[in-house]
Amino acid sequence: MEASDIYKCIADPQRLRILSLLDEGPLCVCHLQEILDVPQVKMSKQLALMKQLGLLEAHREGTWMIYSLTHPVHGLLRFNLDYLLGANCAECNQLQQDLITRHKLIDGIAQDNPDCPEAVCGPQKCC
Amino acid sequence: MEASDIYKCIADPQRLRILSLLDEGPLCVCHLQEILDVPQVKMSKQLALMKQLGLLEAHREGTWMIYSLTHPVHGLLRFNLDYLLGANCAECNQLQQDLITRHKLIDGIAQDNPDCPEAVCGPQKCC
DNA sequence: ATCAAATATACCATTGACAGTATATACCAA
DNA sequence: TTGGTATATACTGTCAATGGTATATTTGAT
Repeated sequence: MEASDIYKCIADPQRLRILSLLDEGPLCVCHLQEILDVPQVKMSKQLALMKQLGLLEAHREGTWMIYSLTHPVHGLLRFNLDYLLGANCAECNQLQQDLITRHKLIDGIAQDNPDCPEAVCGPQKCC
Repeated sequence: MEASDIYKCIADPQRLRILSLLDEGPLCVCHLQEILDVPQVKMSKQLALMKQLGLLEAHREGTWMIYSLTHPVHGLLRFNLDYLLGANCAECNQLQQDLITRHKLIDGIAQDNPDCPEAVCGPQKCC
């Protein structure tokens, strides 16, 4: 994969947010949708694109598709994700905010919902 | 300037090469054209775009326009230029190659041409 | 077998980036 | 002031990315 492929990918703020979120751990599509507040079609297409590129992997768990970063994470991507989390600009702040939202969301749902895929929420279950 | 602006910019291999070349020092348009082997119009438009964005500055010296990186160089750009120069992929190798071509070109012309702008070639003159 | 939930795909319209041609501008030299 | 060189801009056509609507697929539950 060439550098320009990575850059084209993260040049889209929404895709960047997805990658940053998945860098914390796997998530199912519905969670990503909820955090980014985008229509299902759009999310699905962005994910497909990045999976195509080899940046993401997915596995099914029941009706959920769980997406995660392909490991090892491509050096250039790793490098930029780390940089942006520590930087200060509107988009960077959004990434930090997203991680908070992510934790709240998962913790919140963990209580009510006994059939969450373990890959997302760990042993405590969530979705 | 947002991260996505930088990424959109360097997602184009030709623009990335220009930025990397200018990171070594100012160059006039004709030199950039020669190193990248692109038509004048295209070069001019790429430069205008990046100047617009604030990544580049230009000043005139006779008939030449001398382009340089805006200082201080944007952190995210600095970060990626440094990374790519040390990395190993087709595009990264091209950047390294370009720097060699750049030195050869400037040294080569330095002898024949007494009216080169100093900003490009230093006291020894070149273009 | 049917239904509902989660997700993906097909299709279409719109937009925006980009390349090429031609033309304009700025400067210098004779 | 004429001509040449270096560079920029205007204009136009083309193609790729993107968004939206509708529909399909997969799976689990009843």
